[in-house]
Amino acid sequence: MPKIIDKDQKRRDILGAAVTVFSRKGTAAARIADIAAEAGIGKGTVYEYFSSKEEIFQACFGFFMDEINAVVLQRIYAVADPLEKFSAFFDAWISALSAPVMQSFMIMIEFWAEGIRRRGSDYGFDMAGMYSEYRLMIQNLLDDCVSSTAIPVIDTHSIAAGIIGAMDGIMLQWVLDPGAIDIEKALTALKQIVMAGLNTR
Amino acid sequence: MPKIIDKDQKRRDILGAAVTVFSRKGTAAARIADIAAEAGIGKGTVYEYFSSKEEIFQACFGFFMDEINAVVLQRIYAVADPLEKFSAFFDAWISALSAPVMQSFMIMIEFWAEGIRRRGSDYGFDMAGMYSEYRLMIQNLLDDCVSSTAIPVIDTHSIAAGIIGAMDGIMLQWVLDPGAIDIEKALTALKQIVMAGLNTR
DNA sequence: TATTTATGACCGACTGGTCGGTCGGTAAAA
DNA sequence: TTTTACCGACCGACCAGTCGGTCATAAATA
Repeated sequence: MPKIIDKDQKRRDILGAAVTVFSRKGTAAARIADIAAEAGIGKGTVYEYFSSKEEIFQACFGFFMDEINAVVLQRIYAVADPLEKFSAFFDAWISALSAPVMQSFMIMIEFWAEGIRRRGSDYGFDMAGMYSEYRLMIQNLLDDCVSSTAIPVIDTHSIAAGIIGAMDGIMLQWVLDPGAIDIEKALTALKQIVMAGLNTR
Repeated sequence: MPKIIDKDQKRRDILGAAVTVFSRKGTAAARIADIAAEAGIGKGTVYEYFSSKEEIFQACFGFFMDEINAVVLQRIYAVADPLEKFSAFFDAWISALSAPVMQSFMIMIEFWAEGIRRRGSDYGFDMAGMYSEYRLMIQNLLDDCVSSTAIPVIDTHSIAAGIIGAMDGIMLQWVLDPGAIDIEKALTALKQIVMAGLNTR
């Protein structure tokens, strides 16, 4: 086995393994030895790159979010028209469902749990902040649609929370019982409702 | 300290304490000693009523769901008209937000995590089944509305998943950052969208 | 080039602390 | 006196994190 030179790449490899293991077994039940095995390295080596399980978990947040954003958010930047941008947003999520990173969607539940448990305190990752940013992005998109069409003024902040919530909640039901939910159909129905609301005049 | 005679009541007391502790610290970090302290009894006594932490956790599911249903579902049975029933459903949830049981909403995250982790296998509680029932209830409500009005035929199963998902997702954002979400406003906005859709003709 | 030395990536046996579950005992009630 | 609700000291399995050591590669030396 040749030695690795690229420390950053190795760090990412470990984080990728950690996301997989945390997603599969949950943060508490995940063993450092599991992460090491998943990454194909020894347990001691994990501690050459991270100082604690906690640090690994916190780093997973940024790593996972970056991966999600890479397959979702980037697609909507190319579009200019607000309504089309909105449409692209849903399409991006729908087509991202088959991306490898979605196999680890369950780690979101761990982030929710830890994010809530430590809300308010300074902490290695900021779930509340991430959701705030996400809501704001959707809200701005909604505001753009409202001002560029004859849509009556609506509570765009609440609607933004509802849209994000619906996507989270639908995906939650999907991972809970993949056979009972046609995820593509469900997200498409959500898209149609929102788009229909935005096309009202 | 007089001895207690009502074993069922004591069991419920312990479960109530367990829900509180599981919700506050998470399943893994919750200690049996914490639950005992919360219930005001000794650790050994807990094992007179339950044989393991796992059994307590599984029993919490039914206990918590019964409490939620007591403050939510019962209110809509009194209403007959489909549209009004739907309205009552949202109102019931909104007014249930201040119920004591909602203080422990975070235990839902534990149920989601364990429910997903053990999906498919026989297990002490059935998250997927509960969501299926819940979706079916909403779907029937939607179907009633569709057939009793001039609403065009819609994908009521997907819509039902979306409504439940939106409520879960909005409440998740709320517990994650209570200051950023006006939960009553957000649920009211969701209600208005759904009701507006059902009043289309 | 061949050989020795230095570096640091890599590893897993070990340790110290933690906690689910047990069990022998106390005392209230019957 | 018997029964049983109640209890917390105790035990052993488990695991995060440590540490002494190995070995592939690079640098220095001959």
